Amino acid sequence: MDYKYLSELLFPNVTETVEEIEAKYPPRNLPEGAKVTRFAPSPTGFVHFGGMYQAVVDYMLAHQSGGVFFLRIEDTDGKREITGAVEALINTLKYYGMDYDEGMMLENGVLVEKGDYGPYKQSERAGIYAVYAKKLVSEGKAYPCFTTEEEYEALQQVDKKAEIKNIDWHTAAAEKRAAMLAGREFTIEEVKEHLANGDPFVIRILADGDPEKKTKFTDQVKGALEVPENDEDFVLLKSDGIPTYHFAHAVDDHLMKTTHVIRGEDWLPSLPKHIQLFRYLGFKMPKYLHTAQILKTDENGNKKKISKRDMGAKMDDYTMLGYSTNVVWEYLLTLLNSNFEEWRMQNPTTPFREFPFSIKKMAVAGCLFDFDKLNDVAKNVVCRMTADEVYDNTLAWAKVYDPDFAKALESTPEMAKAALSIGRGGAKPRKDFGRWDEVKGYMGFFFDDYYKVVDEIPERFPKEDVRAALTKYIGIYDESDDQTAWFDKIKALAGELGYAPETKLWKKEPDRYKGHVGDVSMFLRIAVTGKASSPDMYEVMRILGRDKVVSRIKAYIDRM
RNA sequence: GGCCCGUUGGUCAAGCGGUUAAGACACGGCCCUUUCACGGCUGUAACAUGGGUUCGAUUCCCGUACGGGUCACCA
Repeated sequence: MDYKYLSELLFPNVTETVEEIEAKYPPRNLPEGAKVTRFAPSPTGFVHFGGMYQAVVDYMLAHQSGGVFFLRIEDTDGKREITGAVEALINTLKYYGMDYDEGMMLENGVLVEKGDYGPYKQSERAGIYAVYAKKLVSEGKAYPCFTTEEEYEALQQVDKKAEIKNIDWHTAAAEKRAAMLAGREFTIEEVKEHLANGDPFVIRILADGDPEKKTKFTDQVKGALEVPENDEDFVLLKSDGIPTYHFAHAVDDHLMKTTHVIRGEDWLPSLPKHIQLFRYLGFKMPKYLHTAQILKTDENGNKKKISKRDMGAKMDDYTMLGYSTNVVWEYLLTLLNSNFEEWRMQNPTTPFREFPFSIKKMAVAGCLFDFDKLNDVAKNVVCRMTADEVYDNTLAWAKVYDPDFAKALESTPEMAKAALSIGRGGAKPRKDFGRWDEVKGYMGFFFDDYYKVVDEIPERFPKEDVRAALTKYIGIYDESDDQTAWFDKIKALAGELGYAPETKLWKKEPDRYKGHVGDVSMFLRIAVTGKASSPDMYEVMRILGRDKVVSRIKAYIDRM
């Protein structure tokens, strides 16, 4: 068959040559060892946690090698197009500080492209793919297929979700394969006729592999792999002229000079297709990092790929839940590089972006998403923030998710910040919360609107003792006391009431006392904060100020 | 079902032929402590399984089991 003629029939409007296109994408001028990576999501309307996981690798690898990290939008599926999805995606990346050097960006709310290797949106690259498809057809490596999607589907009526369908799988696969092979047989005349009728067609690769034969492949994270050769005439160009992922991947990453492809290991099964494509096209393959999957436990106790319905699947979930973007980054880093936690302990204040990321330390096996661990990371990250940072973040979160609390925070910012400063900044900072939604529970009592007596003084303490302690305290409270003087007064007060001024004394002779200074402190704590636990009372009272302290105590006494 | 990948405590995970098999999270106990939050100490708990190779296997090879992924004109 005259393949050259066939390619002209199929692509009469394609006049550009591969050489002309290649000339537009010269080698990148980068230092030795620089890595070129890309985040290539399909615009589904949100960024998936697994996507962010990979983006972190893209980011670290490119930036730490003096390379380039670019964003390419893989919008080749018209059916799944969602308006505004690209903008949403870019905004999420921006929010997370996932900075990239090239690709689709947003400037004043308008989509723009930056970089010399674009377009960075696959739907705008149709003309480029056509040139390469035409070349493959002209070389007899690809061919048109006029069998419709529906006809193939009819051959493969298999419920993939069902458990045991082995017979169906065999017969369906066999029938489909036979039909596909039959599709390879055609004459120029038939093609002409279809074309004259305006019949839609796809371009399929003419697979030459033998699946019984394995080829060796080295993945950067998985190591040595054995993959079968590809014998499937998969689709290169869909009937609308838009490429499938496989074809776009080969053409784009070749032209854009990607050196390292980071993608989920669910792509591993289609690696044979990519190997074949790169060979047919004469492209040098990039290095691949197939990352382990993040799993969750389903209701049956089985591990499953985290899906978009699961909490934590969308990056927006973390915002809603009140996690700082830094928290998510650090959690991702702990999953990604097994030595990150160790590094963090040794470098508690170094920005995570300076962590020396290593491909060698990447996990091979999938891991379960663990909210416990996330929360721990969160506490450790948040406790290192300044009070101002905590205030700003909490306020930003509350404005969206707890407007009333936001108003409270804004009403007296100095008090809020002072409250958030307690136990902060030292070598061993308090770790009371890791999420912004926890702040209200921790220090909400500072605001009169949120002050509420929720804990009770145990019945075993006589009411008259409580009343006496509180009343007398009002008389002795002096704002100018330092912490020692302040607590000495409480000790004295305790003694006066028959409570041990030192806990140790009480422990030695519990029968001699009605209680101890800690109990008296508890009376005060519950009266002033409404809760049995709080940060340091001396600090709390100082921040609240005498008037508020006294009025709360008086109100408490009145309610008794 | 075919193919591919994986399997160290409940979770994450060091280990890369000889170790008392790290550490973190979670959980229990103790200490510190006016509560809480820290911090310190400590405890429970693991190499899926059967064969090899080897003087010696958690580590290397093969099988088995289990788990996951994938099998589209979706990515």
